Amino acid sequence: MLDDRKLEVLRAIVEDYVSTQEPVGSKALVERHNLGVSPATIRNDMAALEEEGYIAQPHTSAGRVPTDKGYRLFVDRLSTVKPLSSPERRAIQTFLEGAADLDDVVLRTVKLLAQLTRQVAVVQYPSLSRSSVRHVEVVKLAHTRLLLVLITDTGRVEQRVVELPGPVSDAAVADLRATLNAHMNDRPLADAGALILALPQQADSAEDRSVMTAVVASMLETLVERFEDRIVLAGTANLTRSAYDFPFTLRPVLEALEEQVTLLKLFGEAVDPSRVSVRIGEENPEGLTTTAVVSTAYGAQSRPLAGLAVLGPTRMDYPGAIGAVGAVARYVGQILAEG
Amino acid sequence: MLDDRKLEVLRAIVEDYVSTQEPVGSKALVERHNLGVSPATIRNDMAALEEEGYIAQPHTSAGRVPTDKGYRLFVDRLSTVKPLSSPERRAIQTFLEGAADLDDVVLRTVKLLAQLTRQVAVVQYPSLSRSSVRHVEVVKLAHTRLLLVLITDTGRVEQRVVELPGPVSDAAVADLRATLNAHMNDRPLADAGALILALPQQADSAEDRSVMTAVVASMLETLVERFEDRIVLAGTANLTRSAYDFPFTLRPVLEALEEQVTLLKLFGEAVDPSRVSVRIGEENPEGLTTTAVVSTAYGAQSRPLAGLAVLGPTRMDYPGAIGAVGAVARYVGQILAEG
DNA sequence: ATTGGCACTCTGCGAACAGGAGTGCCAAGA
DNA sequence: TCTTGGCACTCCTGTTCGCAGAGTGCCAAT
Repeated sequence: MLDDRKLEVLRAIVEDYVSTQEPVGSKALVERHNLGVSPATIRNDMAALEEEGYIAQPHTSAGRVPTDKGYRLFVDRLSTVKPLSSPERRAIQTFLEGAADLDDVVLRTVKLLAQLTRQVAVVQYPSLSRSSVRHVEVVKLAHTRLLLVLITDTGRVEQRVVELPGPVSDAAVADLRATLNAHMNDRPLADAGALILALPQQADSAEDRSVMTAVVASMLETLVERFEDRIVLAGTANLTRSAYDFPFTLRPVLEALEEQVTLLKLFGEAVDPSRVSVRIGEENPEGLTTTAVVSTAYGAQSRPLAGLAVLGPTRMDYPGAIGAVGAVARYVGQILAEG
Repeated sequence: MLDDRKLEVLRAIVEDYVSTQEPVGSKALVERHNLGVSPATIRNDMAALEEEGYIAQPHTSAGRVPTDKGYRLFVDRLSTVKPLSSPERRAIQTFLEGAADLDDVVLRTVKLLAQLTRQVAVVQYPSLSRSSVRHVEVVKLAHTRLLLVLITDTGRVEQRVVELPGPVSDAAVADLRATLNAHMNDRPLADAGALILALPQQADSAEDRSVMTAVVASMLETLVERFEDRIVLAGTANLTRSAYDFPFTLRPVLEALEEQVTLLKLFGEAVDPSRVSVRIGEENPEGLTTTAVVSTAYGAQSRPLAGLAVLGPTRMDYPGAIGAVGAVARYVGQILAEG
């Protein structure tokens, strides 16, 4: 049904449309790509492609525009990832290496992505539940108030003030701190709650201990849950570049970008750092159905840390975006592994 | 030059234009407000107002539109703050009181403001330098690595890992912790660096001590500096509502909203919680010259903590925005004072 | 299967035009 | 001196028309 030339035509249409942002006709197509056939032939091919739902015309006698299905085929079978230029690579590396700490790494990453792709970039903080514990600190602030500080192997530091139901002794706190560190080092944080509750209770201060461990366990869990979804955005101004059909399409996108819940869905499938996932149009959650999302995970292959994505109109430079997302994810993973 | 009726006319023009978003003419004006005179009279007044630069016509024989100068006069002399309805007040209070911690308070505040005013809301975290120290914790993570945790009276908790040039003893760390807490409690954080450096050196572990205090002091300072400017946004989607002249005006605004530096300027003058500042059009920093910013500080009168603002088109409901900004600032100040 | 030719359709643009809104000015009245 | 009705004028807005251009679909020829 779809011979090689038809696929070639589809590819040409996608490429031209992405670069010109205007419906592309048969004549322009043969001029810009040397397809070796006449416009009439191309027209036949285009009719077939339209029949199959890969392209559409905005109105009779305009050129053709790719459909979501067309982009999908293009991404899956007709395009090759566009590798970054080596100056670009160098720039990325030096830029990211200049980061002072985790906040800075994430901030630089998201700005970098937005600039490279000229789209909206979204980066998720390294997930707490997929990190493991490097150090736990328990500090007694007042008789019934503890400060809990958690440091992960990815460099995240989170803290929380804990109110206890009753007063505890200094000794009990010191004891708890020692036990926690002894048992939790290098354990994944996702298991933290269960792990703590299973800690052996000591006879001498059983009362204090049981209360404290219960409270601490629950706080750890809410901590992980609350900060699981930290997300940073950059490049929203780029949305105005594909602006000719705004503001009707812009509004829901801006709304979606403010909803943590929606943003988190962007990373839903992207759990494999070696694969870049592309979601196009209707494949996206509500509010983002006119956009395309190119996402992946970063971190070690065996232990992905979080997601990272680029969001733009479906009329997007997919090979470029996929290349940029992949490269940036690799570099960030590397930096975090070192730091 | 400007008698009472002319001022009244200006006020009517501003109000009508804000609600209809269309240039307002003399006839419509006498119909909607009972001014007790004929359209012709109003026309004379309008001519005078235009002469003085308070209003302008987009083109001959369209209605009039307020200029920046007109809005300025309106805000300064012609409007009274629109107090929130008592259900609104109750809603604000219960909503903010439900907040779990500082992050939550700030997040809820910004969303609330955006929703109340239907504009973009901007809230700054309580400034570290204007807060004072409630507790400092120093934890030894490794031989040459300390964790520094800072808790302020506004509930902010910040931390930082410090690399030391050489190893220190447990005793020296404990000693440092005790001294810091003894000397810094309730002192403003802005003075922290200087204060630490001025701490008396003890003879027994002079070596350790001098190194550590120097490092800790510098870390504290960078900590304060780095987090001074934490800012949260909400309601960017509201920008699309004033969309008829987009995307040309939208672009620079979105760009400005991503620049911390620009955002911080919004709070430049707003250091007095009892006053709400309004900046209109050209009075704003670059990129925001087509917008109006209504801002104030929150916190106690004697000790403002940070800024809070609403940003929208100059064609904005100023009385409503001023009322909302003032009320929200009051409630947030209250909540933080309690917590 | 490919191609050139051709008629057809639709958009985009500019001109021409009518309707309407709003103004400025003026002369008369309070 | 202030207010008012009347009136001519300007300019926007929407509509219609015609035309050029782009692009298509179909068909007959290769």
